[in-house]
Amino acid sequence: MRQRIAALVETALLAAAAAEELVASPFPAVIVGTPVNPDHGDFSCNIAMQAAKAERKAPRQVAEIIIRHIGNGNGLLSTCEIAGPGFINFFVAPSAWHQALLEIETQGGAFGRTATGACQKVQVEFVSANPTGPLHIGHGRGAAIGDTICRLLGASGWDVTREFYYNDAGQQITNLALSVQARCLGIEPDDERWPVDGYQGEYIKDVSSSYLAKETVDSDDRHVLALGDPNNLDAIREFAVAYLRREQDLDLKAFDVHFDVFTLESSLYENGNVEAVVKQLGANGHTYEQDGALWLRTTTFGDDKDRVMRKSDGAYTYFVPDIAYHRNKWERGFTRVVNEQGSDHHSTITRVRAGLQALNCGIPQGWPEYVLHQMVTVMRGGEEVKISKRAGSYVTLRDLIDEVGRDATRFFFIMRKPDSQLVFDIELAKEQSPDNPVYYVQYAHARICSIFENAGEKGFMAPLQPSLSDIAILNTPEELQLIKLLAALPDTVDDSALHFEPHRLTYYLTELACCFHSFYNKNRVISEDSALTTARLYLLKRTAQTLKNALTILGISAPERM
RNA sequence: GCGCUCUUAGCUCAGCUGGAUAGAGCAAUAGCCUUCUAAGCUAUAGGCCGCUGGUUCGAGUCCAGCAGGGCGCACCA
Repeated sequence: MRQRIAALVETALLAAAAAEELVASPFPAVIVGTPVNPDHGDFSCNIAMQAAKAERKAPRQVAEIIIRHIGNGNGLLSTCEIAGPGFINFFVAPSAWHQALLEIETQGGAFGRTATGACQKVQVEFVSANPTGPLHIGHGRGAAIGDTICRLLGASGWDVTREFYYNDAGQQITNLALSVQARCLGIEPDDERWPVDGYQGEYIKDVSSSYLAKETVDSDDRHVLALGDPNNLDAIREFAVAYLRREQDLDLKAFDVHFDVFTLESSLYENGNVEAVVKQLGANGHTYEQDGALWLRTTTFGDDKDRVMRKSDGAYTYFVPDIAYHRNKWERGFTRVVNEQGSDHHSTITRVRAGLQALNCGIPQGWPEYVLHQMVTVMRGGEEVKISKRAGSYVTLRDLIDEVGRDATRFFFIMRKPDSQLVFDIELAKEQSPDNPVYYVQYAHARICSIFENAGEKGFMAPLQPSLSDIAILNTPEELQLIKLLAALPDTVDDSALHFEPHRLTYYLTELACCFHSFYNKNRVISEDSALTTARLYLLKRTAQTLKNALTILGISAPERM
């Protein structure tokens, strides 16, 4: 609806320009807002104030011209008035709202989806955890935010590729293999033979016993048979990586998070991408040798100091394959790429972008885009939770899903802006009370389903494709408010996707649930008045559908009974 | 010390790429179940938007400085 209002303004501006009543062209961007105060209409626009100076007219005078060209907006508006210093306030006609309600039914499960992305390709990389242990709570927030951003982008018309990048060959993985080997040989972490920087978690024992038992492991991107030989470090490495990848896959599946592409850091060495990048950076004159190492002059591109590319021991630092990886993304045709990461890795942003600029291969400066999430603190009964038996030092994603459930975990992880810190209160997430926003929203859906069960027993049902006049009796303030909120879903999806901010949709859902509960308490749906009953049933049918569509975009279920 | 980020009601947080009188939930207080799920609703109260300047018709929102919290600052990833 907001977009339709904006379109009305655009058209009016062009008409006014054609009639030579307004001169400035191009006009400032048309921004349509929703006033807090209902007296200011359903929507408002500040374009007259924005354009006033260039037009050399008073804002209210500009507004008057625009309004004249809008008229009643082809029946969309009941009134349209100038207010305050030059706002244009739009009052949408009730019939237009009723029409919008009918369109929700027509669109069905697709209601809320938009064509904004125009099927353009976008790639989202998230989680990207190395296979050295189970996914922890930080990965969990990354998984929830990244996955929801994918769903939001998909819902607003983008062609999304979900990608997971990991390192299966570096020093970390060697430490992993050595740790598993040590466990195979019965060496404990307090033993002096225990490897330096070894992984001490209990899960390493599981890997070693599975390896010794010659088990087979299948992950989403690997199939490995254990040799069982504790002296074969390469075999252990292969197996350990596959084993932990499978564990991560299982955790992610339990979280309903899926990927289209897995990219291995080692593949970038094997296919020559890393060497090619090093060569190109050198050819472009951005590298130099110093202290036995090869450096990249990232300071040319805004970094606060230059970075080592190749250590004196001959190995590349991690960010070289990172640059190669991102060029690879670019070459795959992703002119839009989003990386979701923990904010503790934010220093890589400047480095990767600098490397890409140094390649001088047509990549724009701000590419790729980043979404960084802040830390998560887990609380239980007012106390911070830190220890997990399995991992030794942190709370795993699996622990959380097992205890509070997938829906609540997902909702809690995304209900705050990514760049604000999150307190995850386990007790609250498990609570079945209105304090818990997940239950509050899901309960609204279940409650409506229950009404329909009751209505069915009394012989009522929501009409299929009623006429405008059938639902025109839905004109109390509560009913209209509910309809307006339903109609706002597509705009909310677009906003959330545009800003990579899933929490906007959780706030929308809470507001919608609140609006419904309020309506429910004030009005009886099933009554003697059969025309009103069926009209209200129709409204609730659309409400349930909208709740479900929005929850689905968040990857959260809409239970029919609670 | 440098970089990024955050600071809004007692608590947890929104505030829609600068808009009209700053919102919600919890906690507090007072109410609402013989009636479609009380896992719900209604009402009251609660504010120097960290501080100081600046930009303009207009600032919680943008800019600068200051204070405080978090995260980074490796020839780790």
